[in-house]
Amino acid sequence: MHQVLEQHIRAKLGTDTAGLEEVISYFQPLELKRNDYLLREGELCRSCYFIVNGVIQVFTIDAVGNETTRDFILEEHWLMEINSFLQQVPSKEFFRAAESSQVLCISREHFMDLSARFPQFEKMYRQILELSYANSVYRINSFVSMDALERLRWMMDHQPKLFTRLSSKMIASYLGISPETYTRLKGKL
Amino acid sequence: MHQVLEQHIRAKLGTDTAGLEEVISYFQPLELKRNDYLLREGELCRSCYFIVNGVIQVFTIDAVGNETTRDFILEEHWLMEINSFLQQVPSKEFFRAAESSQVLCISREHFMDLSARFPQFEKMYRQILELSYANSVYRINSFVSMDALERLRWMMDHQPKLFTRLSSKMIASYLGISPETYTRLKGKL
DNA sequence: GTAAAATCTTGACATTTATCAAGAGCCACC
DNA sequence: GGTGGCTCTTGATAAATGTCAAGATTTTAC
Repeated sequence: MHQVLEQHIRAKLGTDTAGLEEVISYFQPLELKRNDYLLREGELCRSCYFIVNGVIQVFTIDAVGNETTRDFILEEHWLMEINSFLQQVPSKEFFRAAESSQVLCISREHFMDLSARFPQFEKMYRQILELSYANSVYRINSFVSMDALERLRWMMDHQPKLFTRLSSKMIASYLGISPETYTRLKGKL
Repeated sequence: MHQVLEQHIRAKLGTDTAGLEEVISYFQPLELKRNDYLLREGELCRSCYFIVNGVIQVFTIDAVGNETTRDFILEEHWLMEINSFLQQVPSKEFFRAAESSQVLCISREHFMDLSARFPQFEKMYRQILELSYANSVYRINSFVSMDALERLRWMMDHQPKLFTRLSSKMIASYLGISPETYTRLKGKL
């Protein structure tokens, strides 16, 4: 697992990777089965996660029990509940494996320590934030302005991999529609 | 104007503000009248903006001409079209003054240079990203899971200032609903 | 391998929201 | 201080989406 992370970091940072061995040594491997949770609403997000393989569903549950998916995090991507992680306030989100997944996790304490000690690690963190923020902006703009069918087409254009790996129910919850509406939209494509 | 920025940066970074004078010197003041544009769709976002006072509307226009507002940026907040700024690809968003506004702007080149030379400036940039990302996460979660009335209540709880400064039309475009629906929802509060 | 459980689909109907149209109020500009 | 153009509201209607229920299909668990 750690090799995948090393490759990933080298690809992001290029040649200047002093301290990479130490950085990587702080990441603990986790094996998740489908439906295992990494984080639940109300808990503190105490770790930052790197997905080696698998998919993690990031979702909330509202007052009447409906699940809404903010994002699916695929392999070679990073995951945290930013507000809970930074402020150490209770998480509003759940993180759950949508497939059996391998994950590397680093504690908040080690993460902060590495950020302070290795400028390259901080730079990588900044790149993760930039990417996550840019993706969020896309998601807001597409979601707010489009109707359900347009959102489905947007997802097919931008995230086609998800359709082969996730249940219809999960895709519907990502699109913000009921499973029934999703079934009907598929007929209109 | 520059004093406001200086105060803002000191509040964010604390005592370690070596180079602050030089950092601030790269910011150019801009005076905007209502409906002046800072950025239009298709242009490159060549600057990062700090709002000294006023409100900037961040919005997109879809194929049939509907405006959808992603965010309103108030005084003492930062603004950029992250994807266009970082990748130098055409912006998908418009930035337009919703009131007459005072803005400080720094070019991408100076911004990158300061980030590389002053760790504290990079740290502040990272904080801006963290905050922007965290806000986006909230917006996605609230928007995808809530109906229009719930979104209105959410906005009243989290952004009450906006109601006193913006037209109904703009608030409707932030909520992702038509002005008519917004009028009707107000009657249900 | 089979039973139980979950998911997916389809239909009927209810609710939410958009669209179109018209009139009232408000503001900007000359 | 009009006048023309916005914005805001209200009503009527249409379109989109949700909810509930039932049956078909697939997956899971033993």
